[in-house]
Amino acid sequence: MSNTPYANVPVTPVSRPTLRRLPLYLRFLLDLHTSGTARVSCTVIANELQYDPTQIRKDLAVTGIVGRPRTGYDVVELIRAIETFLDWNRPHEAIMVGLGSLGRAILGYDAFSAESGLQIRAAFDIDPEKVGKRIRNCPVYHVSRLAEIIDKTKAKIGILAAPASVAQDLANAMADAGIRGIWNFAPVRLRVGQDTIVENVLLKTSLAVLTNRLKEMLEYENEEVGTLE
Amino acid sequence: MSNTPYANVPVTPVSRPTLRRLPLYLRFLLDLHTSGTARVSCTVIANELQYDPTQIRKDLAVTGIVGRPRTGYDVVELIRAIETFLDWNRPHEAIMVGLGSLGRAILGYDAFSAESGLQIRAAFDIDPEKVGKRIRNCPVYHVSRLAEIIDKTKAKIGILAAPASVAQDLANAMADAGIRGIWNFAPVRLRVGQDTIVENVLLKTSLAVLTNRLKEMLEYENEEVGTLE
DNA sequence: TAGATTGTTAATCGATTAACAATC
DNA sequence: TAGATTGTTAATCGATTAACAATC
Repeated sequence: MSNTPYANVPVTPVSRPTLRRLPLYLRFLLDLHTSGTARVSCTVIANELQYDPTQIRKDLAVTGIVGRPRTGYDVVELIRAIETFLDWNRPHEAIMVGLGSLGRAILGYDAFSAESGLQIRAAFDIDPEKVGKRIRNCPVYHVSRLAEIIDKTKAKIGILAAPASVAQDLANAMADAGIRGIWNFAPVRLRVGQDTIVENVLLKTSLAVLTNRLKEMLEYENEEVGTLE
Repeated sequence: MSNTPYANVPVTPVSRPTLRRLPLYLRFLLDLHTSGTARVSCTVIANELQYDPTQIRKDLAVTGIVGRPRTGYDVVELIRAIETFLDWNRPHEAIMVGLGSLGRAILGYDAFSAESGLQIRAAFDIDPEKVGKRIRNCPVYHVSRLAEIIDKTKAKIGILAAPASVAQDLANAMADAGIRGIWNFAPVRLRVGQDTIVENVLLKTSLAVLTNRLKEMLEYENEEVGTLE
């Protein structure tokens, strides 16, 4: 039922790299708009963000925007096209599971709601110190009430910032209760059904790239110094 | 001087995808070790993490580990190999710039120091409410003292969690003061010199993937329902 | 008109997956 | 020995970059 080859809907989703670049374009375009610029070409965006102009043209094409040779794209139109494509121009009811330091930070990071429409309506934890309170103006419930509250809030997005050891169980519970998209901050690959989407934010993984590259660079420099002596 | 083709050092760095997977393997291996398992094969890791076994073999090879046909790899040896390769078995002096909600969260997220050796020695902001205090046991200085304190702490890693509008200037100041690796949480592509490494954590970018895919999925379901009527 | 820029097709590049000999 | 698994080379896949006709 879910993957018929006959559907008149794009079978191949837009590539992750493209989706990841769109918010960067959007930010630059918003800055341009603020500074009163009405039109913009791929060359200008490419120079600013250090990408290939062709790539930007292809990325923008997925939003359905049409540009004009010689003058480029209308900035306002382009902003609207990207926001619509990302579904950032309407509220997204969401819940948050796990209120460690990371969870609380996400809860307090206003930019998500302001720019992407993310509305975190409820948070969950097992710590009796937290349950029943409001943290950053968001009510905190015991995890046992997950299904009930998800149903009540009609949330479709669940943010998972619980310890790795319980992440899979919580993901199952969230999916059972009607969550369709999980924004996962736990360092675990979640196993979910076909009708649930998982997007991982792996902070340690990013740190790994930094520390390894830094090590390589510093080792290389030391070897060079050694060679020169 | 910095990129001679004659250097006996790998010219091509290990690919980002590989580096990003290594921490996931590491976490699973640590769990295995805790549960008393001595040896592991790529097949087992692949099943657990839902990757291709060949990919895991190639990824592990970059660490220099050697396995044995039929029995696989020694778990302890493999853990040590990955940690050494990522440079996670020694302390990394670091500083933190920007103490908004995101900055404070990173400061309070113990897992980085415990598992990767990240040691945040000082934090910087411009808010007089914060400067001079200690936040999460870390002294907070005014940004004007960046060079002085970086010099004193010998920090090589700088975490950038300041607003986008000032991120580039702060990155320049960090690089000038001796920071070689910038872990960037600001939604901006930083321009840095050849001897500085930037690793970006783009949270909004990740949210974009989730909201777009979710929209596509829900639209698709609605169309199907429509078709069935 | 002349020339910059779009939209699109073709070529390249890099990463993943498949195939298979070597080996414990 | 027999068979599972490693290490490595070849094939495939997907994303980026180059080339170029269409167009405002």
